[in-house]
Amino acid sequence: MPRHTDAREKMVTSAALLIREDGIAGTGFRDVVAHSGAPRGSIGHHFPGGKEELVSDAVRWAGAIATRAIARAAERGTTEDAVRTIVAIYRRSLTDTQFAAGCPVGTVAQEGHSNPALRAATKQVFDDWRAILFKSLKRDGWRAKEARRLADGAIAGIEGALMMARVDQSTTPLDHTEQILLGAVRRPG
Amino acid sequence: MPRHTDAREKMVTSAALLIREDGIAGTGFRDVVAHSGAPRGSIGHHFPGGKEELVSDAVRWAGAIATRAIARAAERGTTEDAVRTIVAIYRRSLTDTQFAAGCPVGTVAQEGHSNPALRAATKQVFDDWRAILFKSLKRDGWRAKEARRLADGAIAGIEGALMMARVDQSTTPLDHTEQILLGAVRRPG
DNA sequence: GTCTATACGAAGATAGAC
DNA sequence: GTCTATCTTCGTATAGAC
Repeated sequence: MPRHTDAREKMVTSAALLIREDGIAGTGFRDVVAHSGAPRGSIGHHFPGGKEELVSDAVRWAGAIATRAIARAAERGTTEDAVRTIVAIYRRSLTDTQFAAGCPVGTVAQEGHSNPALRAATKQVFDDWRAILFKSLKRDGWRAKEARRLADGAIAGIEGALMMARVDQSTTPLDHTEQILLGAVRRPG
Repeated sequence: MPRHTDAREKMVTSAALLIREDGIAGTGFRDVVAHSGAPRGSIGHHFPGGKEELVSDAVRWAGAIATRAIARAAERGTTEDAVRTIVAIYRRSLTDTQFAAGCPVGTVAQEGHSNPALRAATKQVFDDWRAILFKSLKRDGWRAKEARRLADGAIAGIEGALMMARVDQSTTPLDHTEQILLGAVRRPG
């Protein structure tokens, strides 16, 4: 079972951390090995699918962490709480890295959109997020059609705001977008 | 005046078209020369600053086109019209390319954020868009604070929706985000 | 100004020793 | 499993002929 080695897991998490800062092309196997402390010679062994396999797993790993946090927030509160949770996660990663780190999922979504395997991995994560927000919005009283719109708009807004925040080297675009989104998802009626 | 050669301009526009699909790393000088039909030997001559200069100019060129379109729409109508105009531009580029083409500015914003020159070029474009939307929102009756929020939220939403649309291979995320944004910028009171 | 040829480095993939 | 060495490809940058 080469799928659950320690070295392999370390490489996947390192890849996710590096990709959210430097992108796919900017993150070589060299960097991943150096960052993870994993043995150099085991790359081909653990990732027979090459870089595509490494990046896919990194997206799924990072996406799953965010998915769990959003789901937990949505279960305990309203959609506003879920939005606040997502934004807080990414605001934190921005400030922790002097605005170098964006969302690894969004990064791969853009840079890897022409690769079917990578596109599938990112789509799965976005679908998970959409499903959680949709369910939460319905519970808040929104109709299905409007809930679908708001879920897409919220994810799009946060991903786009992250992009702007890195360019501005400031959390302001993210803060502004959060305020707009909180106003939009507030319980209807 | 090596700044306004025909060959140079062709290379800049080709670079913008290629980058919006394949990103910075995915767009080599080879591709730009092949796509533009420009003479191979003139790269170093026209772009002494290398790829950084080519990409910066591509961002500015593509950004300026969008800026003009947005400004014109905002002058003639409300902010809703401006939003509709931006979204229409990018929806068109998605469908024209089978969802291969995103926004070249957003692509460089993500992939080139660690390069000061590229970050400056993208920031300039985003600042232009923000300024136009801010002015338009003020004219629609919004207070300055709210206008600033909405301008950031609109740009973030559209850029993020473009990313999602490419992953989904569908304009739906963009359509949904547009509807949310149109509701948000609607004249207050 | 334009071109060809090439230098130089970095990347991913691979083969074979231990 | 791990490692080293190498192959091949591809990128940018540059030098020098026309």
